[in-house]
Amino acid sequence: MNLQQSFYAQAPRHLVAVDCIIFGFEDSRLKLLIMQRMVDPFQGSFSLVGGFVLESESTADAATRVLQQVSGLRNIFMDQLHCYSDVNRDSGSRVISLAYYALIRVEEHDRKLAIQHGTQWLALDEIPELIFDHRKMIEDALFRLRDKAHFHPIGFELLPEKFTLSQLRSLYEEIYQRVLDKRNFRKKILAMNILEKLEEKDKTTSKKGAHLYRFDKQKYEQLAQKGFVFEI
Amino acid sequence: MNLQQSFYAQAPRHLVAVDCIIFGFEDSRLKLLIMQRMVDPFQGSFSLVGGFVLESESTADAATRVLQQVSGLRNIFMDQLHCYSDVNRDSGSRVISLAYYALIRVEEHDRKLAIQHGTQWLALDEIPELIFDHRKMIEDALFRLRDKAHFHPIGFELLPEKFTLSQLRSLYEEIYQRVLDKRNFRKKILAMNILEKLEEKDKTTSKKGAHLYRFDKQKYEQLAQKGFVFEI
DNA sequence: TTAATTAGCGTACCTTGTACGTCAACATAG
DNA sequence: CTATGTTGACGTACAAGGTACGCTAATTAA
Repeated sequence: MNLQQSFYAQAPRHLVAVDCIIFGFEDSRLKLLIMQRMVDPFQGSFSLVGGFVLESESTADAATRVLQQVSGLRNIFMDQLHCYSDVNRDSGSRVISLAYYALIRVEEHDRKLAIQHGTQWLALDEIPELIFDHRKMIEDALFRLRDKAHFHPIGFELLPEKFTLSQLRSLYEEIYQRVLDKRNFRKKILAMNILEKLEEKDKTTSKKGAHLYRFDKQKYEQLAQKGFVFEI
Repeated sequence: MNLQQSFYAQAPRHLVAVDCIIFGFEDSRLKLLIMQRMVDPFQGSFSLVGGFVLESESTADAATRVLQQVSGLRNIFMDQLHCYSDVNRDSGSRVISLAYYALIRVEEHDRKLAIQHGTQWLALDEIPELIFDHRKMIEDALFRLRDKAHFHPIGFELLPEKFTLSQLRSLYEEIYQRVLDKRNFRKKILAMNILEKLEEKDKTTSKKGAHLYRFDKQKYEQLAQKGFVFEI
């Protein structure tokens, strides 16, 4: 047991943090929750939302905790992005950071709580200079989001429960940064048979009124088990 | 500066390790470099190759160092897989581990060095019980390898510089665990125009002798810049 | 000489993506 | 009260690419 103790004891110890790239979809724009730091160090600077990993929690636990603190939400879609560990990435100290990206339904989160934490939703082209390598993290997260959204139905995590096909399409247009053909998009997504068409109509954007749909997660998972792959 | 010092000082510190899932391709089989631990703790147990992250290096540096120590090679293809951080994942102490998967040309590595470190190449169905969550790491790495190989020409990292189309095909058959049609595979890969056909023939597997090819990385990168996407 | 094995080329078909035409429903302007 | 604009919704035609599969060539071993 002495051997084992010294084996671990001789190894160096590190500060480990999590940083969260929090995506939202509002006013047909893809947005990020950005924090302006209210206390030192780096007071006034802009950054991602983050925090240190405690001894009693995994990195995913830490990210969940941070996300909950700032949004009030549990059960947020979240995925590990990458570990950033350059020795000098944090100018204050040597910190290893695990980046997580998260998808939030903007209309469900606690706006007051977010403001209390000094955060705001910013569109991609509104994001100011950020501390450390946080800009790089966002770029990486965008690539990952595109990759993931291409073959997995995670876009629905950004939309309200009920949505129109136009909303869904404009979301993907934002994610991929290119226009999609209305008619082909509709054909493709409906052919998958994973949307439930509701009786209700949404009249806010159209004079004619567009049918609302709901993502049928159960049906998707059934199909996925049989080898079906979502692709958009 | 006091504020800043206390900000970092109050945060907990962690042991951070890297574990490497090292893939090789030998005798038409996909194999992994597995270590039998020669010293305590866990002497005799099987595990991945790993080590602690030092204060002066990034996690990628640490993985590169570990890979070099065991294989003698530099410039190994390597990619971050995932961070494993469950509080009790390591039964000896709380250790956060970053897993990297690597692709090695088996015939180029230093066999003696590998044996000195107590490692051996094992096919996927030959791998014994491993310590901690190393089995899970391997499963995740396999999925990632399949994903990555699907759209990126990384298979060549596992083959000798010169290879036959049959070798290439059998590699992908191993990665995907399914048989591929000879004729369609040939058609598809040659149509990409990223292989250089050599005059030499390889007669070891066939009586007729098969042409050797070389992956033209330059040409691939040219095409990739123009929007071409590798897919197999 | 023949059988067996792997290399290598070609064809036919079907699915899927893509471009694009068109009508329907409704609100608002004149 | 008609004309016009906007968004929703359905359909068609063509091209490209994947897939299934037939066939020949070269060589060695029996």
